[in-house]
Amino acid sequence: MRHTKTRGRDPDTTRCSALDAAQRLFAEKGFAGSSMREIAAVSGVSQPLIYYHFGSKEGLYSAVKERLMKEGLRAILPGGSDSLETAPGAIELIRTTYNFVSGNEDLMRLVAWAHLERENTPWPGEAEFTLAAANHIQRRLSDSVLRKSVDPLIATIMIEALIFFWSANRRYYASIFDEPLEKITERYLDQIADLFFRDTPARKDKE
Amino acid sequence: MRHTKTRGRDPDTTRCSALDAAQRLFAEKGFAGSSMREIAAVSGVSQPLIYYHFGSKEGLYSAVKERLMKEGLRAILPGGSDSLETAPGAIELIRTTYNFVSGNEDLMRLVAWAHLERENTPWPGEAEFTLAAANHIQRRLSDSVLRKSVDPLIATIMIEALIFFWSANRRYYASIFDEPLEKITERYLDQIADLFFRDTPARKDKE
DNA sequence: CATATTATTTACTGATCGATCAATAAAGAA
DNA sequence: TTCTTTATTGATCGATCAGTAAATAATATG
Repeated sequence: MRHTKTRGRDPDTTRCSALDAAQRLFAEKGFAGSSMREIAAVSGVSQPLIYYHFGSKEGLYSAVKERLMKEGLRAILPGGSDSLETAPGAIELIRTTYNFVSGNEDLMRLVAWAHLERENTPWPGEAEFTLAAANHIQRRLSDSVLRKSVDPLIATIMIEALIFFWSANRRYYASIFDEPLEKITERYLDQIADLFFRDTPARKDKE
Repeated sequence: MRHTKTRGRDPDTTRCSALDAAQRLFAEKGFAGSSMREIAAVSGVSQPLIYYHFGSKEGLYSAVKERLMKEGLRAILPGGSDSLETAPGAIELIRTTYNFVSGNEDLMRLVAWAHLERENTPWPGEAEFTLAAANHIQRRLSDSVLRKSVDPLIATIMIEALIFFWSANRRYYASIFDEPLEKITERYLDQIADLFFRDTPARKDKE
C-alpha cells in the first residue's frame, strides 16, 4: 500500500486546506485585506506551518493563482467539458464564456483585485488564457456572421467587456428588472448575439 | 476683514489636505491597503488631527466619497459644462460619458474598490447619479435611432459596461493594436454608436 | 532497531495598525 | 485683559501584522 495516512500528518491535505482558505479569503478581501492569521484560523493549519509550506504571504498568493489558472486552463482549453471548442454557434459561445466566468467567481474576483492592486507580476498562464479565449471568439467572429462594419478585434474586446460586466454586476442590475436573474441574464446574452451577429437578414440555421 | 489666516491654523485647508491625500491613497491602494499614518505623512496633517476632524478611518473614507460624489454630480447633472444635457447626439453622448469616466480615475477606482470590498453602505448620491446617467442615455436611446430588437434598458447597461471596461483596460488592450491610444479609443467609441444606433439605413441628419 | 528527514507546534520578534491620551497653542468672546 | 472654544501636537495604548527560532512529533530510510 502507498499511504494509509488518515490521522496526524498529511502534507498534501495540509497544503490543500491552506490553499482553499487562502483562495476564499484573498478573493473575498484582497491580498492586503487578508491576514495569515485568519487564513490559518479558517484553514485549521497553523500559521508557521503555512510559512513552512509556502514561504511567505506572497508565496501563498502565487500558489493560489497557479492552482486557479491551472484549473481554469484545463476547463477552457480544448478537451475540457466546458471547452470553448465544443461551443458550436455564436450564442452558445457567448453562453459558454459567461458560464465559465460566472462559475469561477473566485478567479474573477482575484483578477479584479490584482488589477486594482496594480500587480506587476503576470499570472502564470495568463497570456495563454487570454489568447485561447480571444482566439476562439475571433474565429467565431470571422465566420461571416459578424455584422459588417465591426472590427473583429474590437468586437472581441467588447464581448468580453459585456460578459465580464454582467457577471460582476448582474445582481445589482437584475434588481431593477421584474424578471428573475436567469431570465434577464438569458435576454442579456441574447442581446449580445443580436448586436454582433444577427444583422444578416435571415439566419435560422447556422453553418 | 474675515480671516487673514495664512500661517498656523486653517482647519479648512487642513481638512482639504487630508481629503486630498486620502482620496489619492484610497484610490491607489484601497481602504484596507492605506494606513492613516501614510495619509498623515503624505498630507502633512498629523494623524491625531485627522482623527479630530474625521473621527475615524471610516469617517475619513466617507468624507472622501461624499466630496467626490458632490463634484461628480455637479459635473454631470444639468448645468455642468460637461453635462450630459449638452450632448446632442448619440456619439457625443457616448463620448461625453467616456470623457467623464476616464477623467475621474480616482472616482472610478474608488467605486471599483468599494465593489470588490462589498461595501454595504451606499455612496452618498449614488442612486441619483446612476439614475441621472441612465435617464439621459435612455432618452437618447428611445429617440428612434436605437436599433430595433434592442431593449433600451439593457442597451443602457451595455453601453455603461463598454465605456467602463474600456476606460479601465484601454492601456492594456491598446498595446495590442498598432494605433495610438486616442485613435483606437475613438474607433472603439464609434463602434459602440455603430452597434446600438446606426442600423437604421440612412441617418445623416438627426432629429 | 537507530537515525536522518520531513512535518508541525509553541512561543516569540520587531514593526505597524487604528485609535486615544493629556497637554498646548491659537482664535474668539467677555 | 481673562475665559472659553477650537485646532493641533507628542507620546503612547493594546491589538494585530508578517515572519521566525527552536523544540518536537511523525515518517521514511538504513
